[in-house]
Amino acid sequence: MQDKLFEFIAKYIALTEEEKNVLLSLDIFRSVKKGTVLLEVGQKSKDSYFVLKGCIRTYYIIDGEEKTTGFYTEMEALTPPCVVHKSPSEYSISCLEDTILTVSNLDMEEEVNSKFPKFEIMCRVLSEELLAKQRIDFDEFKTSSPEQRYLNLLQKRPDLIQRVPQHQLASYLGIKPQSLSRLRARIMDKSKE
Amino acid sequence: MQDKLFEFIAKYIALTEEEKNVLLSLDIFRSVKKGTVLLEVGQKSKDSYFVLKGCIRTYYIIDGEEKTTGFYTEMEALTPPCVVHKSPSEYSISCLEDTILTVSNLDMEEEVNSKFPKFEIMCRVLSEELLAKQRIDFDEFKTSSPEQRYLNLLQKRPDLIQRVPQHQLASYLGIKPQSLSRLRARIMDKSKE
DNA sequence: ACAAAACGTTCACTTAAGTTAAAAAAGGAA
DNA sequence: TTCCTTTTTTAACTTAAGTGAACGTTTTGT
Repeated sequence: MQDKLFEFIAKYIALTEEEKNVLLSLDIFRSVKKGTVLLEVGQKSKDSYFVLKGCIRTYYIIDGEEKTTGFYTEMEALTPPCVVHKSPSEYSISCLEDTILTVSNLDMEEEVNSKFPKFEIMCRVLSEELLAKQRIDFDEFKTSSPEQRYLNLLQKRPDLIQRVPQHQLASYLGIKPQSLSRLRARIMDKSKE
Repeated sequence: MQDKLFEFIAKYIALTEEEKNVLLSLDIFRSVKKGTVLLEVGQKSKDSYFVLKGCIRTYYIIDGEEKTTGFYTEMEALTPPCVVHKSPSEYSISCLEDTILTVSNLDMEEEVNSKFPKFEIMCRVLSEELLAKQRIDFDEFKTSSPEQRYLNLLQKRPDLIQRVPQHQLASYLGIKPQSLSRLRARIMDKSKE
């Protein structure tokens, strides 16, 4: 499972065995049960996550309702905004499935970054990539209808539609569960004709 | 005007006079007329922008229609996704007003970053901040209605509503110009009662 | 295994956005 | 200024999402 992390890092920088050992010595691997809450609204936290296996989701509580806005699955990284802004979290994070992930602390990261400039570079490149990717996602969201967004998701992340409850998918698509249900029925009808 | 750039940088790192001079020697300041197209759909580019005065916008052409997805004003930075992905641009960028900005090249940035590790750190921190901010923006967009989004914009960026044409604001809010017009009338009615 | 809770779908109804078209208003060029 | 173009608003109509409620199904905890 550790190899998955190194495989990910290898896309950005080359690590020596020694450097790998430094990382391993930090003891960042965690195995968490489905339903575990990793971060709660209002909490302060310095932890970032990298999912090795399973799925975690970010969600807000608005008018007493959960609004899921993000899913992170295999080989995806998440640094919550509250870590960057050093402020109480606006959302919660919980595990949708039994999940294996790394949990790394901000202080720990800064130490590694200053010790190994390579890491600093990797972090910059990674954030730039994520920023660009998220920009495109946001733009696609803005310029399309709920139905197009669903069809788009079906193309890009078909796994999500299988592994995620419909009502969570709905808020991820910016609509109500009933609308998603109706929209799916509508698509079925169309493809039948 | 150069001081505005240094003022921005000072929020992240401390620059010596010598370092400032290195930056100035790169000749990155540009003054561009309203309407100028900085980047065209399909083009490859390595340029990033930092707006000192004025406003630029990013827009897609979908079914022959312009869809504006972003506005960048004073003290805001933009690195187009195409620069990060080294691929043809999916959107165009043009100047909404006469604008003064810096234009910096990717190669130039990498050279500065490797020469001054400080810059590397600034770039990392800046991308992380922008990523977190954009994440929050995206989540707010997903979890609110067009009307709420408009009212939200009125709070957060009242200047945009003044300086930007309505039909461009509409696509920025994910709706049609007619809907924005109607929505505004609706809000007026409500506040009159 | 059972009861309770959560989930997904359907329905009728309401509300708001999309569409098409036309008119009014604003802006720019000669 | 006048003319032309672009932008904004208004209106009537269509389509789809929001809402509240019911109902069957699945999941969960005991």
